[in-house]
Amino acid sequence: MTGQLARTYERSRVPLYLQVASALRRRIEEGQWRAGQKISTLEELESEYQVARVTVRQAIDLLQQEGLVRRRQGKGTFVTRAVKDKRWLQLETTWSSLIATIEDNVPRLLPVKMAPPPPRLEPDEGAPAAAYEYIRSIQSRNGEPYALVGVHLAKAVYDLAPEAFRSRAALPVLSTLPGVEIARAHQTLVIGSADMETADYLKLALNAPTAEAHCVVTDTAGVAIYVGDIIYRGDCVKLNIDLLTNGDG
Amino acid sequence: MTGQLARTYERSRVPLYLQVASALRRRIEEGQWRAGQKISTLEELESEYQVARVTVRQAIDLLQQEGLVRRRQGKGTFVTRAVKDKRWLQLETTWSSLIATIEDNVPRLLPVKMAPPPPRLEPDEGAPAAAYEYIRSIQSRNGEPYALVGVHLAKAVYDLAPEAFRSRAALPVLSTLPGVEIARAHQTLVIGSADMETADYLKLALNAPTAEAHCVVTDTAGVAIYVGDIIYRGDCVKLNIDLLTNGDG
DNA sequence: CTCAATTTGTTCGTATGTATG
DNA sequence: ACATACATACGAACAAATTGA
Repeated sequence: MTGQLARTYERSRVPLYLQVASALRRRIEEGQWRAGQKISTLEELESEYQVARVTVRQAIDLLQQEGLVRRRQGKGTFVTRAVKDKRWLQLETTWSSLIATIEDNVPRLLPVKMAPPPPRLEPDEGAPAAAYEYIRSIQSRNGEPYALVGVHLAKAVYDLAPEAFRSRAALPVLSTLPGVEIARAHQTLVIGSADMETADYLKLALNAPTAEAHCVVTDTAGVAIYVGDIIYRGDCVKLNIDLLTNGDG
Repeated sequence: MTGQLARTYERSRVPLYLQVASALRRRIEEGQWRAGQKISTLEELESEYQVARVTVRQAIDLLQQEGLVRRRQGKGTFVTRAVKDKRWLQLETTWSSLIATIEDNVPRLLPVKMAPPPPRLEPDEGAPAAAYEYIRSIQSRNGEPYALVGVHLAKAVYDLAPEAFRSRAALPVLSTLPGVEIARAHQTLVIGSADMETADYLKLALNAPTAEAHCVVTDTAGVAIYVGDIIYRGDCVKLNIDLLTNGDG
């Protein structure tokens, strides 16, 4: 344990064989070894990662359990299948496309047990409304949960169509509600990690990476009528950003 | 090991006390417990995470080593210092703001040892140029590296100003180069994890979360003259997205 | 067919780390 | 603090399958 991995290992303390497994998995996902191809031999991997033979084997064991590789005595270890792209969840960056994507979502409502937390509002994000209604829900696709949603809706707005807000995604409802004038919609996104509750709902490991979206919609009076905090599984989100089209810098 | 955590624990295989430590660290970073405040008692944490007392202590040991908390026998465990907000790296979503931010960056060039990988180009991202020049570099701030950059520049474009491309960030150079007409600039962003090389350069733990940006610039002929893959530390990036301003959905 | 080289499979002993009650 | 059980990691040696000379 004195190789290149030693320092990184000390930084993370995660079991070595798991680290090696992730590194190998990544190399397969990246296409360095494609389906049907033979990966490096145990000996090569030993010396490359500077770990014991058994440790490499333990790592490859995991990949084999995942069905990613197949070992053949005397021949080598082979990639069995290409890894499918799991980044199917397109996070939208414009209002209309966002609305369009979540238009037909049917969230599963979660009971709000405790007193709901007050909406997280930065000074520049708008003035808080007098009162908020708090809704929590889970978004799923093909039965697989992918996002945990906590939404604060200005009470006045919520009362305009409570049933709609409880059965559909909030933003599409908001955008079509007569009498509600939206002035600004803003979103910030950071990378986070799953706490225990999130891990439980999204079927993730504790501390698995997540994408945390914070979305604020203000009306023409500058009041934040919608404050949403959405935690996505990190392994399935993808962001498309058009920086420039048809113009010049 | 039969509590609420049992399943999540099995999902990750990372040592329990590390998972608990990360969870606690997160709660401090989030401001649930602020500097000087007392965190939950061992008993509370035991039952909350459903782990043995010693395991919680082991987790808190780590935080104490990091200087994040201080234990006092008979009194409790206290947060010693506030955690600084590390989300200072604003990932830009428009061409002009992007250029402006990285305008003055001075990248540290990395030697390109191996034959450079061909640029990753999806069919819809543009036609590949005849030849590319490959440049790798590290972006730092206050001496702290935060991004690992691999850029493919069309040879014809690179040859227009090789010194500039080797001493400054590529995009600002590109945007001011006479004779180069930019038609489209597009970026995708996914959450990834640090491989060994990345971890080494960015001083991260192996498999620590990262933000992987893939940026393609095409000229008016539809040729991809710039293909950049940028890996950011996941813990310091933040994305600001204006979904809507001053209009209606 | 045999032989050697290659490559994965198996086992042992030891040390240390993790987690429980 | 202790006793216990199991997981992780090492190095080394040997076994078994595959291949090509």
